[in-house]
Amino acid sequence: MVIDPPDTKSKILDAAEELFMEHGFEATSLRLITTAAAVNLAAANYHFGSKEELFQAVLTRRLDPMNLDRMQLLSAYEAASAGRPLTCEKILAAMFIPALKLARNHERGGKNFLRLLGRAYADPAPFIREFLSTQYREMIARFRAAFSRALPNIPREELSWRLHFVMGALSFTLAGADMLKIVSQMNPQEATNDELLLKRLAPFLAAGLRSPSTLSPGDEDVHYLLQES
Amino acid sequence: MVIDPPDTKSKILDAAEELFMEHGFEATSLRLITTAAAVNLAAANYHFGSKEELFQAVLTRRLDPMNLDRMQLLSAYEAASAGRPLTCEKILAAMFIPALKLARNHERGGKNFLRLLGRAYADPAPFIREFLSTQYREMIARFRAAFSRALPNIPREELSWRLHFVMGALSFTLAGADMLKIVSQMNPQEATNDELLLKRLAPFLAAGLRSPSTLSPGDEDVHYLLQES
DNA sequence: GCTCAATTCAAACGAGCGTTTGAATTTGGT
DNA sequence: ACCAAATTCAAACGCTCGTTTGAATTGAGC
Repeated sequence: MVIDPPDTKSKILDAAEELFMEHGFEATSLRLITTAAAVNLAAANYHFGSKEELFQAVLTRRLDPMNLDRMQLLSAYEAASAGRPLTCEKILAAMFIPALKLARNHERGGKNFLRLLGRAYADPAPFIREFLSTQYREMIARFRAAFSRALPNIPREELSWRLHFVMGALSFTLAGADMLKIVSQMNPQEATNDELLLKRLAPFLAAGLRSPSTLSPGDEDVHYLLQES
Repeated sequence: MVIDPPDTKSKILDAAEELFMEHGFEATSLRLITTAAAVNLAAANYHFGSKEELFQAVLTRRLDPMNLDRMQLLSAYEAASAGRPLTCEKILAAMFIPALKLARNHERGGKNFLRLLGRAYADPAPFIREFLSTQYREMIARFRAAFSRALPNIPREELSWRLHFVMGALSFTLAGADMLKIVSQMNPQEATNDELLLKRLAPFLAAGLRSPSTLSPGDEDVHYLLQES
């Protein structure tokens, strides 16, 4: 079996993924990308149209399969549960395992891509925000419904917030390995172990998700956060 | 009482804060900033030296007082507790209240600044990462010690992770108001209410912080996250 | 082996960037 | 009123950017 040489399009995508991840969208030039990919500068615009479309192509290439994986895994868990609601841990596993597969299985760029994705969440560029919004809408809806069944006592509005916190902690964690240097003098071997990282994150988030709603009806004005002394 | 007109330096800082927040560091030009501030282009380099130093000045102006507030508030809580360890909620309050004060009290740019800060956490530029690292080191150390006393049963390594998750969820939440559009069709009036947002985030995080350590000694290989079906 | 479409290539375009310069102007101390 | 320092200003410098152009090269179908 011979492996045919990667075509120009793939070479550009691979180089762009790595460089976007390292420097961000604005700070990465097409000249840097095409030089790293060893292709002509004009090839980027020829194959992708523009820098923005190239960036979206980089995201789509891995994001679409990952979110499909997540929804299929969630469906599999639900089918196996015989109608009983899933545990939060199980739902979180359906979110995390496809991300881990992406981080470990892809021969090149897998882990880098998760960092790129996490950073894209915080990017203010409108075309990035709109792109992610449409890419994620369906998956988020499926998982919100699953969490809603798992946590029937949490009001749906509060559940939306908690799902937002989950997505935030997950993407921030995947994106911000460097942040660990700020928070702690972490064991560097452990800091780069994404599997162990998510094993610590999932129970943390599950406990938060299950915590009793502090703003349930008739309890509107608990002020424990802002009370003084 | 007359209010003297803002000097050039302040005008640049104000305009830079707003524009950096809206477009990010790379996508904001000095020409945009100085035009918005109605000052000469060269004034930015004259007063701040370079674009990077201007960005750091924008962050420092509000970050230093906020982190000082946080540490003083934590000290006040500890002094009032008569030696007993603080609750997680109390420690989180010491982190969140100064951020809320910043979001509400500053006549202009307060809320914008928190979004700018949250985005800076995810920025890959080395000069931003080093700057934040030194700005936060002392405050993080103080709060880690407080959490360590509040949660004596959590191994210190796991506590470092959980503190990382807390910082991540907080900064992501403050930065990503737009992200709510992805996660849910949120009540827009509520989505912009930072106080209510943090009232929901703090209990969520406190529950996660208190959850029993899943990787305590002798329990090294719980595989519930990655187990199949 | 010719054809025609797809692709690659070197070169250039116009624009915007951060920064520097040196003169003009303002400011504050004496 | 004068001088020296601080500040503002218009203009330019050198560079990099994303994109376009039009010719050269490739490769599959007939």
